[in-house]
Amino acid sequence: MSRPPTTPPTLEDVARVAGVSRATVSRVVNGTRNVDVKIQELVRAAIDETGYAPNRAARSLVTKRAGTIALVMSGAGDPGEEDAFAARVLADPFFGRVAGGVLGFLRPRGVHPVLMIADTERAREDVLAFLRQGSADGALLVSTHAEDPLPVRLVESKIPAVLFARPARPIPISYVDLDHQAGARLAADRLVESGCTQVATVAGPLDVPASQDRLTGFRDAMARHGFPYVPIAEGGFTSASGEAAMERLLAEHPDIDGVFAANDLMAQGALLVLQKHGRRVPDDVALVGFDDSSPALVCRPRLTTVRQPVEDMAAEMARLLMAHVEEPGLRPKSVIFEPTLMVRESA
Amino acid sequence: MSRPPTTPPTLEDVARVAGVSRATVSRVVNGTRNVDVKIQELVRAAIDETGYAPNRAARSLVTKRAGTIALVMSGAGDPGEEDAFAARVLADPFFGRVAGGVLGFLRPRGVHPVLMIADTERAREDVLAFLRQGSADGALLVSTHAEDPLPVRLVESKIPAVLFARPARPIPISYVDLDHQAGARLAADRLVESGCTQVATVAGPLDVPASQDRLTGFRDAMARHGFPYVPIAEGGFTSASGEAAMERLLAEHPDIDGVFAANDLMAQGALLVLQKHGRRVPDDVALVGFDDSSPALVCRPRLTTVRQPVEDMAAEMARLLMAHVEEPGLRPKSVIFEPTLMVRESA
DNA sequence: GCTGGACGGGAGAGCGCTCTCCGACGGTTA
DNA sequence: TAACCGTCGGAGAGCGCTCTCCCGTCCAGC
Repeated sequence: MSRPPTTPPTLEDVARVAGVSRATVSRVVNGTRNVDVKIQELVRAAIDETGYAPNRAARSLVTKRAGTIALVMSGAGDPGEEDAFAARVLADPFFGRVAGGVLGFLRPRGVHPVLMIADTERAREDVLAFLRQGSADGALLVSTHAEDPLPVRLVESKIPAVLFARPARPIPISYVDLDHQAGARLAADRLVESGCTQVATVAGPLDVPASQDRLTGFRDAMARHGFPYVPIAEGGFTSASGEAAMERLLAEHPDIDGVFAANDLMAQGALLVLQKHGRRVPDDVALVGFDDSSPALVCRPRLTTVRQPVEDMAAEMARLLMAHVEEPGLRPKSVIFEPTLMVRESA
Repeated sequence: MSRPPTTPPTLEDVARVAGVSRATVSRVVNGTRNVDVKIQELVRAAIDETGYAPNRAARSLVTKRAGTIALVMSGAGDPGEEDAFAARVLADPFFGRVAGGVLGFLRPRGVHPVLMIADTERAREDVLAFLRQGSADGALLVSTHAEDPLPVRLVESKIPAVLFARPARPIPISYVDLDHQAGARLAADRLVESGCTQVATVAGPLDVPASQDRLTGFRDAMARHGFPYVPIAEGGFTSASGEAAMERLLAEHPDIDGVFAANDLMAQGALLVLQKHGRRVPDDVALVGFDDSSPALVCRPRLTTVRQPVEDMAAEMARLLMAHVEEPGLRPKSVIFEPTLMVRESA
């Protein structure tokens, strides 16, 4: 209107149209201090007329807040296969649930997540640089590997960060996690209740604390039920690895009548193999998964599984991070969620 | 070192340490113009010493480039269920593939995607504001619904944007798409080759152009093969909707011996129903899916399906967007990808 | 009538960077 | 030797915003 739209309108433009100073427009926009109602209306009209939107870079420059956070999926890519890690991790329904939970919390607050993958040293440097540059106010970190160096580096750089899952080594950083042992116990109880006496487990990668906890919890619970020996086969949290693990288990222990898989994807793979070998689930073999993700519902029979409230956990992660961003001195805090058993047809 | 780390080092700090001017440091950092090699070394040493990282907000303010783009998943949420849309769309493996493809292109270029969901009018406003603010240089838009108002609004606001899939109404905007009709033809050919004579299809939501094209292409091809009538049941691209559609099809046409499902998720649902009704796949009924996403491999039998090179398409989307960002006057361009048939066990 | 304080608006500095312009310097040409 | 030119560093403006001061106005209180 007042000027050709070669360049977007600025505070200055709005101020000129409204006949007030830049400062006043800023006060109206940000709702700080009292501004006369008449002038407020004047300013708002000018904003509408000009189509003004505050420039974020300029604002960030002075407030030192980006209004964005980094959502980092971290892990080791198979060397040589650059994008394979990204593809794998993004395709996992788990990622979608995390993103959904994070977004649910962040959106109403006008904070936006930047998606980053840290699968190589180079990529980790990028993430760190991004945060140090102030492009994001903090990081939400989901690591798939135990020996991820990123958490330590973030702490060293004093960058606000929250992890999904307890770090392998204790470091002063906030995280949310699940009581994995309690979850595994739920699975064990269910299997024993169903009358299983020859129970095995498909474990997750044993360098991941969560996998260790699920295994420990499961073994302990089974031992308490009078089954001190539980055969295990290690998988990699993928459907294919679950198949392979189940094949091994079946070859060595053909009399198995109950299986606990450390996640649903592996349970799905195990189910396929059991059915291929003519075992009826749950009649011949009872099967319990972990996570309660979409595959659990798509399987036939549908999976009895330990529910991990991923969305809630992700939202809590975001909440913690924003608290750290707002109050830099805040000490690390961890929040542990309780799993529940979702009973369906497989056990 | 030279100052307590209360505030991150700036260009000024580096310049002081190196004993040169701010401009020179900037030139070294950005590699513009010639700078004496000795001075370059001096500056680099100073950068290392101070741990300097350029402040992105300040840079953006002057260059008018954010170095980020918005990755927008757009569609209509079921009213009342705020986060349901986000959860659904993010859980779809399709989203992961898009994100992976986009990231693959963007990462080497130092551009970061901001994840946004546009499921309500409010959310669309946020996306628009975000882009107008200059927080992102452009948008990559994946719409799940045909009547999405966002593309038009983006064009009106002259914001660089690229769509995944052709818009319902022709508007001057770049997009990538698949030759859906050709893909459906591939499926029809396969079904007929397999000896099917009673073929039905589980279509996608018919307000989506891609669904329409797949249906049209399939019908045309079947007609050419001498089967002018093809029963259809409409689904919603989810596994559950595929189940329901298959049930309907089976009730009305119990003699079906071939099914084309417009995506793998629905094919997965259809497979479940077929098996429940005692139909062997592929012996009694041949089944072809569409997408070649992870469910296709997890099914037993594994799905014969039309492969959509989503990752490549997403990368191309990113490439197009960056071109538009770099050259604002560029006219809209569309890139159409060719599907291929992945033959597995289901047909 | 004068003072003090609450209120509301303006002026202006400065956030950290890029980039244009200018000037110094050394080497070539007439 | 003077005029010219190319190379390279510095000075300084200014991107669009926030926020601290400061100042004018109005009214309660003595």
